[in-house]
Amino acid sequence: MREKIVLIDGHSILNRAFYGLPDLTNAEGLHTNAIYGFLNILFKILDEENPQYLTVTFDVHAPTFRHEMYEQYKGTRKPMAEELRQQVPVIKEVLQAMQIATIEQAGLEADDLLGTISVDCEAKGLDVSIISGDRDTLQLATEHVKIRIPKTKQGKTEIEDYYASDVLEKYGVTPEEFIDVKALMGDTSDNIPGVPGIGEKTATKIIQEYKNIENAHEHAGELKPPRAGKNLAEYWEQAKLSKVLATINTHAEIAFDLEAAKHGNIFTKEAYEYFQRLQFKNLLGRFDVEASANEVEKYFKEVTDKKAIDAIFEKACQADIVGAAISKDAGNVLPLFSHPSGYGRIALAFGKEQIYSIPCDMHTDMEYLFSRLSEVAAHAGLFVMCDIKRYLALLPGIVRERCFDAVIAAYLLNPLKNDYTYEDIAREQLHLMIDENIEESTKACYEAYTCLKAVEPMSKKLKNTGMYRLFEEIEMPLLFTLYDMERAGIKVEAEELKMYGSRLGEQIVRLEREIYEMAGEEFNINSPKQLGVILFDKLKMPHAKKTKTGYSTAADVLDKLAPDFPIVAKILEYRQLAKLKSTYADGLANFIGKDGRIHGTFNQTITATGRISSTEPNLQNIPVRMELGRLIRKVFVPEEGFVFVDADYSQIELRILAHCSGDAQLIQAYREAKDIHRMTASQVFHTPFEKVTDLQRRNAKAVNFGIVYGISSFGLSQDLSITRKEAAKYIEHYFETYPGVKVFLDDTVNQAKEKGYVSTLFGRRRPVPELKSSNFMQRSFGERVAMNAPIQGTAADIIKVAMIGVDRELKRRKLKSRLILQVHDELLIEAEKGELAQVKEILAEQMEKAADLKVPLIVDMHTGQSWYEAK
DNA sequence: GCCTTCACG
DNA sequence: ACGTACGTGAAGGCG
Repeated sequence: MREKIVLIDGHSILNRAFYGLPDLTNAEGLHTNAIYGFLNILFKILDEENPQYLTVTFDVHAPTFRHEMYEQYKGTRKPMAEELRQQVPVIKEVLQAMQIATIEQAGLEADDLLGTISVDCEAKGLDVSIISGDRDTLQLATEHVKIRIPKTKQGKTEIEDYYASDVLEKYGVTPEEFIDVKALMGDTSDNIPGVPGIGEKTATKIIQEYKNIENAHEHAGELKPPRAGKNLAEYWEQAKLSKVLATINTHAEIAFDLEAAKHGNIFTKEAYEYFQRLQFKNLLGRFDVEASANEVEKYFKEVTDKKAIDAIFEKACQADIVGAAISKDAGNVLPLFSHPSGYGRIALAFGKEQIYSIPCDMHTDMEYLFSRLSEVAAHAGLFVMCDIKRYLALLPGIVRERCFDAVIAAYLLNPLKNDYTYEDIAREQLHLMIDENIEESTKACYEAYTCLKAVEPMSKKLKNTGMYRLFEEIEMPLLFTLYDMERAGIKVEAEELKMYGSRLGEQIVRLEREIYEMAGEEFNINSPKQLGVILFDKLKMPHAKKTKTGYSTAADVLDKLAPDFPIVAKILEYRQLAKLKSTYADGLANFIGKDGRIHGTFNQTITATGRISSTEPNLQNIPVRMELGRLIRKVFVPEEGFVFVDADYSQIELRILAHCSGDAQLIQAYREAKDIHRMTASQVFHTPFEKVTDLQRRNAKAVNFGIVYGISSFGLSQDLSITRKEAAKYIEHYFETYPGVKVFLDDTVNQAKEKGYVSTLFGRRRPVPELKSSNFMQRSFGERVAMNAPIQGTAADIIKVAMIGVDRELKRRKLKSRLILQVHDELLIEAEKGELAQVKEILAEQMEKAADLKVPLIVDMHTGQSWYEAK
């Protein structure tokens, strides 16, 4: 059995991984996609090959001989993207930690290293596998040297293998001849000029016949097509240069030590720590977890004895901190004992050696476990869980002053993540890796233990980042308010909703027929692809925009076509109705509960800015702008004897901008209760306040919005259908009018670039890793985010404070009225009719005093017998 | 599962 | 030159 060496072309594989994978970033803001992709390929290769030797080659960033020759001749290479560059030293460290040999030598390209080592090792009787993304290396293939080229296809890595015979089969030439083919055809990515007018096809034919360029040159007169021969003669010097450039040096002077390349244990403790830091969760599974077998597991106990269980609860009640978890699986419990909630087990941890998992069974039903756990929550010094809101109905003993939600804390520490699992929290806060393949009982123990132990590091981090008060005084209390809102729900007239839906249905059928008639055929109007074919191919309409996949048929494109093509107007109408029916009429009907109310979910750990989001259904995007859609709000009604009070902040984001920027003009305008859009129009368009036209005011309003979004002339020009130049002029005039705003926005972006994050007035942070990007688009996005997040986030903070205040005051006065919805700058209260005056007073007071700004916070309020009326 | 579109602030 | 407004969630189409 021959021994084997695997040689990896480090830069080439990194490069491939970098461009083949979406951008990934770890908690430190370090880009990791290239490293991740590299390691995936590495592991795949090692699994397949199981080699005795392994070496990774790297280029050194000094100019190399072969390229120096060319760069004198023509230009230089593109610089490496910053996101990739920063990953190069890291992968080298990671490889070192994995005890994998690397080699780099000034003056030599990776290809030359690969070639030289490959020839050397083959001579020593080894099999060689070269892993590279670069087809150049195909010239190195022999009977014992295999070139392996990884390809990313639909997320999966497939590897193409080439021995010498495979090169011949696929390219029609031997590996050696492959050099000459390349010399003729050239390679722009490798800066090989080649011969003009000769591409892959011609080059291959010529070399198949004449074997090398020298011979072909001698027979230049006979080449086909004649033009190729003529060019080869004319560009002979360039062809010779290209051959030199294309030839990999297989006899370079290098210090390669085969013994040092011996492949040993790569799963070292150091490597493990790197993988943790880089947050490569699924790669961590490859490490022998038994070895590091989280010592804590030996204290996990599953308890079923009733007396023992009771003793545990007693002790937990006395503890300073208790971590708890509730899980679905109850092990072998009979269905007879299962709980309507679906839960079958609890776990609790209150000391290093007190970690218990308790399933329900015939002696101990779930009801009992919940009630005892609830007692623990009521008595323990601090009760810690993940996603407390989810369990509040089961654990009424939880007290808001003495509980800690680890998920909410994790969200504040990094609001950019998609989810906040206890596994992530354990890894990030406790450096504890949890195997995915463990029993439910063990899992529950881990979760409870994580909750117990993560409190300290998380509290410390929240304090260090200035977010502890935000956590304790806003986010934690808010969870209880959101829970009450969800439980209250909102009453919906099911019959009315159904009728609204069928009316839409009739109209949709009518429009469908008309559209098919006008198009001359039937097609799926809901398919942008089919619609694009009809409009732009069949009916030859001018196509203004394209998406990645084809023509854009978005509303703003169709709007421009509608005046000229009647069918487009019909399609827009169809779209509007189809949306109303599917998402709202039919969609909402599915969520009406047995009590005639919709109980949606308010999510507290989703948005990057601190806003709340609403799902199942989304009650924050019920139509309002168009009358037809707005009618849906008539089915949202208060209960008998109640009335809706809807209160919304007037221009809260612009007021926050006024406060934060300290701009004198803007502040004065708000203090004097001026019409801000009219005033902006007057200044930006140099028109007396009284003479501002409606159009001017509309445009000024768009500018004001744009400022909050992180203004760009392009964005504004799109919104207003004006040229970029005009938009730029508006912006310039805006900044002349409100110079404080300009200074504020510039400062905010600069500080964000320095610190890597922006903050709200209440201390909430949003990291902005995009600002470090070398990509113009990404960086610009980062700048807009830096301008927008403090404003949107502060508004989110303020209304959260108001919600807590309103909720607290309603309860303190023991009113029947209750808060039921939040729509970012708006609160909806279902008010008992006799309490109306009090409710209005509470709303106004709590909302207005939620923050003390340099400008007043103004609240508009309406009442009505439906959401339609109250808005 | 991703893309496109569209509803809201 | 790059090709965008900020923040969300749901539905339908398509591979």
